[in-house]
Amino acid sequence: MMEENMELYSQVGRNLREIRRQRKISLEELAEKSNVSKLTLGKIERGEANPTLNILWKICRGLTIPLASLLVFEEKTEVYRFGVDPHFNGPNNDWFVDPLFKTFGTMEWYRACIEPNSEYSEFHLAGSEETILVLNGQLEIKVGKMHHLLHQWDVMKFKGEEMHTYINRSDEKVHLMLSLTYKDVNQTL
Amino acid sequence: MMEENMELYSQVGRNLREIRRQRKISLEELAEKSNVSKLTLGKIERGEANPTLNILWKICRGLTIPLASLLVFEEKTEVYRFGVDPHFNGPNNDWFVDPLFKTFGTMEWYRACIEPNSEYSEFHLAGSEETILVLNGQLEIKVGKMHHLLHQWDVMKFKGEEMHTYINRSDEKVHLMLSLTYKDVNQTL
DNA sequence: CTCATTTGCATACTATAATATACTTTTTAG
DNA sequence: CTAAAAAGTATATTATAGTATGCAAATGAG
Repeated sequence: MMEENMELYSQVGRNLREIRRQRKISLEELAEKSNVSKLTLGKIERGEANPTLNILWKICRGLTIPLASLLVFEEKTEVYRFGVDPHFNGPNNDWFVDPLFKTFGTMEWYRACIEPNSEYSEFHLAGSEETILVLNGQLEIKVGKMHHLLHQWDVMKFKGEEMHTYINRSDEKVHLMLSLTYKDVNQTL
Repeated sequence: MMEENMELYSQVGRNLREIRRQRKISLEELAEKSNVSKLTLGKIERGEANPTLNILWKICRGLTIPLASLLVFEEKTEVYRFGVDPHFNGPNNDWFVDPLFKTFGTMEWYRACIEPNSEYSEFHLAGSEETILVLNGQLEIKVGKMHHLLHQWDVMKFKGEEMHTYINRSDEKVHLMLSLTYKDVNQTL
């Protein structure tokens, strides 16, 4: 097997093994319950397999656990180096966003940049809260119909579901940190 | 493609498409970012593919979203009929547990049954709370060193991390509902 | 409408996931 | 310690996921 994603496979395997052991059932029993061969189950648990969505599904059904549970784990320390890691550009290269820290569900972190004399609008799902910190320069933010002018290191928090616009009226790039918090896992999508 | 898990594949595809559309990037752009072929991405979005864990991983990395996000969705209404759906037996068939409702993370529901004149011990992770309701007969419960005798429809709540034992001293099966609540998603595994 | 972009689709090919079977090693229970 | 059960391994086979290419259909902007 390719050694590309060993760490991922190991994590998933560890999760499965832990759950199975907790239930005190053998590989063979699980094979019956899930209709996945004992060999495949073993390989997955040992991190030697790249299982199919269908197989993951069958295993989770066999254990009556949610599909995502096998794929949740502490991801290793993550470092995103400024200017090195890829980011998402806006349609006119007037802003970009680096999503940071692939934490699950309740919180997301972004590093963003708005080009001089440009703006960017968005809104998020109900129940989300957005917190931003301006890293440099000054930034105008419109939330609903209210405008706010923020300076370096100013922090602001608002309801994410309201349409909001980041406006950079200066002649320099403005950078900001941005975090989104959701009330509920199901609302992150 | 087999039509076995169409519903599952559709759900995952819908999630992916929604996220991609939200980011306003084309299939081709995502193909570049994720190193997954445009064709495969398209198939997944249309629910015509059974993607590999590796592929899911690459897609999520390309979008810098948590791996599990594509697999979280409202599962349909679930009905577990008593005595019909499979359950997990204890080592001596002296108890069995039906895990119910594949809800994610914070709460788990079980239906359990203890055979006459037998018992079952367990404990859970720190921070969990267990709530039980006796459905019929009477059940003795030992939590730590304290014993409690519960009768039909009695309800009891205790810290799941303490070792606890369900004891059925009667000559009839005792059924109970049981729920586990965790403080944190990461503690469910 | 028309053109350009994006998406869907068919075919053929390659890589590999999943299984069956049988055997070895490790773990567990008595 | 020994026997039995469980888990890991090897090989060969089958099924299918993933890709490349080229083209058709749908979508969207002007």
